[in-house]
Amino acid sequence: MPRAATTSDAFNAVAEPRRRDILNFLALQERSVGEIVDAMDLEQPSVSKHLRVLKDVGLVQARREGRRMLYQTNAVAIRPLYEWSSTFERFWRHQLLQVKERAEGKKDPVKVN
Amino acid sequence: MPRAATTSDAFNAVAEPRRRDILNFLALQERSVGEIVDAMDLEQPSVSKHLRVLKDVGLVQARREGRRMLYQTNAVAIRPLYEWSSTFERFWRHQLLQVKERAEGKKDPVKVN
DNA sequence: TTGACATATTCCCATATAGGAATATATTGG
DNA sequence: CCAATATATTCCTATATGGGAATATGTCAA
Repeated sequence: MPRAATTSDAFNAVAEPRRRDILNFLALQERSVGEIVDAMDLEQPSVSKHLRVLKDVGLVQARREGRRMLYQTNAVAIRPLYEWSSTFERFWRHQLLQVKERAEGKKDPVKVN
Repeated sequence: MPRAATTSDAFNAVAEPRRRDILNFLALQERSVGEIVDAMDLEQPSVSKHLRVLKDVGLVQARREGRRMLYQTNAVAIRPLYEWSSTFERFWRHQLLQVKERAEGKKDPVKVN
């Protein structure tokens, strides 16, 4: 079995860093493909292909305005990622607290090197 | 250029749902490979391979205890995902608010169907 | 209609998968 | 040392990829 398609869900779609860049860019403001091409350092066909993937999983919305297509990030579609990752928040809090306590020598006397 | 390796970063590593399941499972408690195999519905070699990927990107830590290997989620490594996704929080908040307002007919009178 | 502009799709290819099967490595008890 | 247990690795294959190049589609202005 090969890897799941990039279009299978948001997790797979955002694994590609360029697509995350595009989502960042399109969150602030609706943009045309040409503007995305200028902002990122990518060829137009590459941008169109990335947009296709993002659109397939609902991470962007598109609308036509004359000859141009305007894209915009659909932020709600990123929520599953946020939800999943935030379940680990209490664990890393705990972890970082332990590191801090160790650094302050709460339990063990500091081992000076 | 092919897709980036699953071991290239946390984003690529957690794109695979089984690996997310494993991380969930190992966040609560340190577990042996055998215990993971029993909990998930996967063959032992598959589990070992997933653990290899997770270890390569620092998402789990391993230690040996006798013949067994005990794995544990390294929650801090999930933070980049959380950080990135949370930058979109204000956008989806805004988005959901608009939906709510529209439903309540704040601006437009409700179109009754 | 035609030409220019904007975007999307197709074809190409090297590459990394995930799982299955088989096997290798490591550790312990006796 | 050997057998048993636990885990890791290797080999296999079908498949989806991302970028490059070329081309197709769509839309407007005149």
